[in-house]
Amino acid sequence: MKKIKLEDIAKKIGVSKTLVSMVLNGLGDKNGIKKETQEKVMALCKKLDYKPNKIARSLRLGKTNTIGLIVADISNIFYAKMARSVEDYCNKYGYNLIICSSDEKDAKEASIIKMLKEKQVDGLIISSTLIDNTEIVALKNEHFPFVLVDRYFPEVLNTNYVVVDNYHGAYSAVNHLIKNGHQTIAMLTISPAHITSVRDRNKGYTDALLKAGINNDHYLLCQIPFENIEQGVETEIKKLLSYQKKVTAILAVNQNIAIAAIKALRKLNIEIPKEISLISFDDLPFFEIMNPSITAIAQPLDTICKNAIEILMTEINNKSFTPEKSQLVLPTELIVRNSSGIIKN
Amino acid sequence: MKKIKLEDIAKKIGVSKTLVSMVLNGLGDKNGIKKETQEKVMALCKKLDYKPNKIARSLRLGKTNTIGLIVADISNIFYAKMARSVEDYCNKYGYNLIICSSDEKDAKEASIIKMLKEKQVDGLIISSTLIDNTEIVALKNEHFPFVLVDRYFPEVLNTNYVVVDNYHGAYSAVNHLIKNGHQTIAMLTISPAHITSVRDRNKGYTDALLKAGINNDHYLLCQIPFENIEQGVETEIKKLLSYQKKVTAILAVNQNIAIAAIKALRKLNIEIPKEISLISFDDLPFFEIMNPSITAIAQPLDTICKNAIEILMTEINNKSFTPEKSQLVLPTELIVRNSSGIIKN
DNA sequence: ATGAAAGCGCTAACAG
DNA sequence: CTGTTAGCGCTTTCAT
Repeated sequence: MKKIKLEDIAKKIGVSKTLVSMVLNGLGDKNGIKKETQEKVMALCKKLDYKPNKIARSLRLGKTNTIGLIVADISNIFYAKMARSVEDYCNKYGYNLIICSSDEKDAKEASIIKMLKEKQVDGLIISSTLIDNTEIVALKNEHFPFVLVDRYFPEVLNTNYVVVDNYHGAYSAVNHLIKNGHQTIAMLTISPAHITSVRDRNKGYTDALLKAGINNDHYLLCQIPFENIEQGVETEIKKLLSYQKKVTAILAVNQNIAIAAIKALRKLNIEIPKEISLISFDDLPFFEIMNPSITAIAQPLDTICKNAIEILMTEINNKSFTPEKSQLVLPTELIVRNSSGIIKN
Repeated sequence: MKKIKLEDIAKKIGVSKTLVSMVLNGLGDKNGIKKETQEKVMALCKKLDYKPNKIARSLRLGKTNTIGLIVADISNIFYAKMARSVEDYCNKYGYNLIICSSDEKDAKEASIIKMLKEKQVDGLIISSTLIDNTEIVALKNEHFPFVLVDRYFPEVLNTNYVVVDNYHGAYSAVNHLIKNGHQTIAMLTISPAHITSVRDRNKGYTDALLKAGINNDHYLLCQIPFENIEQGVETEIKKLLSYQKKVTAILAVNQNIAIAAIKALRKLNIEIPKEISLISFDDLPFFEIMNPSITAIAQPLDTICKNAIEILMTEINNKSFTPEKSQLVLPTELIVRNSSGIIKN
């Protein structure tokens, strides 16, 4: 039972491949093919359950109707949700998704980009981990359609990107803490900090403190190595406990850090928010049902993806090179829950 | 700056496409091509950053080195983790992954399978939602390589599958509750219940009760419609509260139900485990850090995926049809935490 | 109203 | 040691 192809069904009816192809692609009427012939073709295709070989079609057309999504780790809820959203919007345009995890590794990401190009994907959505922007610059120079999400490259001018306002997200969270009476606020952040989202969040944190006239001490911007978050967070929190002033609040740079912080604090028997307040950048369904529920900075993930795909589709379909790129910065939302308490003076 | 192809580099050196192709595929030595020529080829390819067109290669070879993964919803942590694991094992064998979410919809899953076949994927990993097994039977009859995971079709004989022992997972969880003194135990399950994993978990629950001589009342196997879990769980829990006997424990058929239950119980101001105990089928990182931490039945997700891919790869590479299929049933593990309390008589 | 033929970029059998 | 040629399954121009 070998695979049936265009030629087979053409022969059986006694017409040409051309005709069958036209009919199947809805070009029957346009090319003035008899209704009767068209029906015969359709009927036989259905009867034989003919499945066109899209690889052959792709080769001929130079188009795969597939796009690649590159994220740090698809098992991370944030990226899983992103993937789902991207999947749905892609489907809407008749595209499929190849998903790849870079593990925040430069070399891996670079080789993924290369491989996806070889697979002839029509476009790329990238949450890039790259320090070295060569690959991105290369994509740009080749006019390869791509959109950066979540993270972008300020130094590479004129690329499409859709990100959130990380700076103001962190800024407003810290402000919220200050308004609640907190004076000694730590931030648990990630290193290396070349990723724009992390850098902007860090800056939002320090600026909010400066603006409020709070003496900003570098000790309180704690860098956790990416490779060992759990252990790193615990160590940093222990250090914070012996700080000269009592640390009353923590801002976690992302959900992973927040989760590790909750774990560590529980282990050390420190109560949230009684002894210390906590805010997480990135919201999670669980934060709502935890006890206490966790205050978080939420990103409009669906809107990010919707925009990213729309931009990508325009690029893909505008065969003519468009020099103007879309650069979207969306607002975040501070969702106040029970983990960020009020300090009475 | 148009794309460079095999012919271009062949011409520039003054050799044939064949030779270049051989060299690039590591067949240079085998075909006795001069070291010198080989080096020249390699050097030019590198210099021009030549990227072979894998679509052309796929068409020629009848092999895409791509497999499809079909799950209910990739944004669900369980499937996200599965996807990651599958991605890693695929990569190891030089394959890529197209991920599709079926939304537990029969028609959507059927059309995904059809589309992936048209895309010429080399194999399929399916966590199927199908009631109607026609598509699965069709795959089987065509000898299309596929492995069912998480859920299988007992009525379709001789297919590859890798699942867990859902029956004993639920059975042992209920037993644990009974040992802890619980007598009136409810199960929050999902409907429709044609999915094997759900059906087996339900059976494990009822059998454990019967075995313990506990009067099993159908009222306590609560069916939550898949489309509206949050609302459904709340309604069912309210019903349970007015049951003739005091319900002291709940088994949730999966993490989504467990999360909804935690939410509902909190809303109703019912304390876990003081007033009611809770066990979740499927474990989550969050369950460990919640307060109280949640007892759960964990699945060996990585082992499932590892086996599934290995089986799939054997099928794909054994061009000769293998009539013997692999059917793996892996054990679950009950992780006792604080949400399942002891009742004193 | 329909068909012949070329060609997308690659690989492999066969020839020299 | 290397090249010629055919062909994977499809679409499309051009002919009739």
